[in-house]
Amino acid sequence: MDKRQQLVACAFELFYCHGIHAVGINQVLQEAGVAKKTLYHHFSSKDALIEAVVAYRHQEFKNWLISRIQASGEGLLAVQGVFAALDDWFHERDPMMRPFHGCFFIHASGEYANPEHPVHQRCADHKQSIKQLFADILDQVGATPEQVRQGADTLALLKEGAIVQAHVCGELDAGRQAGQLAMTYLKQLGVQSE
Amino acid sequence: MDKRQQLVACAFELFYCHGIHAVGINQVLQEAGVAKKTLYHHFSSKDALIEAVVAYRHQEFKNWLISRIQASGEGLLAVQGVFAALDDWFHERDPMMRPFHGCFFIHASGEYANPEHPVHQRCADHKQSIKQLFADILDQVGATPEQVRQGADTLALLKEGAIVQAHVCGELDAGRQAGQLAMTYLKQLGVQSE
DNA sequence: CCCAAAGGAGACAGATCGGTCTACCTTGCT
DNA sequence: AGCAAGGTAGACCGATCTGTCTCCTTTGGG
Repeated sequence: MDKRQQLVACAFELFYCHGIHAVGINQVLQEAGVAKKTLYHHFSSKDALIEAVVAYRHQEFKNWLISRIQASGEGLLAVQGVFAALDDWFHERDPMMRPFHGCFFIHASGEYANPEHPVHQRCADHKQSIKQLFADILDQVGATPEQVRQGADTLALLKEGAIVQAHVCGELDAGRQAGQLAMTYLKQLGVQSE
Repeated sequence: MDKRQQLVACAFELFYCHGIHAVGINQVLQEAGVAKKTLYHHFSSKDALIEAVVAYRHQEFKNWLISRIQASGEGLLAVQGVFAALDDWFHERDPMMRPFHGCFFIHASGEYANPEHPVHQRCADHKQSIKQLFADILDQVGATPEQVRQGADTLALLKEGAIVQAHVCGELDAGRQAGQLAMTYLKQLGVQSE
């Protein structure tokens, strides 16, 4: 078994549930069943572990969303697929993404509020990367560059809003709500659905 | 000068910039220029201070938004006023709300991800309270109860999305974007302007 | 005038933090 | 067989954390 991967996955679980600063190294070690020396063999410091955790979650989340998009059909069905995926995430219906405690990157950006901090920047990179997925979808259905730009911005905004509403207020149906808003918006923007 | 208020205001600044768990009591004391005994005279523990900080920011933010709403005119102009206020907040143009580092309650909910934690619940209460302001606006322009419910939910979602986009990704124009989405949505919902 | 309340400065305790270290064990390659 | 790499268990270090404590000063009402 890969101890490094084990450490990262376990650290993510704890950071995600309790926050990054609230979780100590020893807690991670105990939960992962790994010796301290092993951790410091793979990572130079706690900060290095944190960066690895952010990168790990980025890949995990992005891959999950891509697979959900690909499973949802052609054209604007992909957009509906995105928000259906959010809906499953919030309701913890997708075993790949359990449990739901909000967006790890929003939380991390809160703990590293300075935009110049490396962790904050990685979080921004993640959001940008997800927004690019939205742009790709819109591009693929023949939207103009301007429609792609505005549409991706809007879908991203709706997604973030839904995540916050679901986590902070417990409004688990925010995913469906955002999905309806998204479809209405795209129709009004003039993007052709198939 | 009221030492208690001074402590709370100063703790908020630090918590808002660096996160709650990352800021120690001694840091708050030094910044506020207050002795440790004074802090523990007013608060039984750090947790009690945190709760006071959350309550303080709730009042501050709510009062600010109400004043901005009242200054923006009648009817749906109030909705435009809300998103203009967000726009000013993000761009740090309103001296009352400087600096901008995202939403304190979203950050706090991230550090206390368990929805049953008192801090998390206070954050949910805050969001609910702000949503009620939206509902009041819609009610005042003669929207039906169903329109009020859906409309307030949607405005809240757009607001949260804009805050996250502005803070995490640095998209400071997300407030204006969300405002345009809001006006389009309300028109499409059938809420009469004026 | 007097005394209690509020505050200042800071030592102190006990716990926990991140990080280093020693000593020993397993594994796989040559 | 032998040896290096990666791992375990946990003592240990200095720093920092929350919270308590003592001693002293200021202040304001009766």
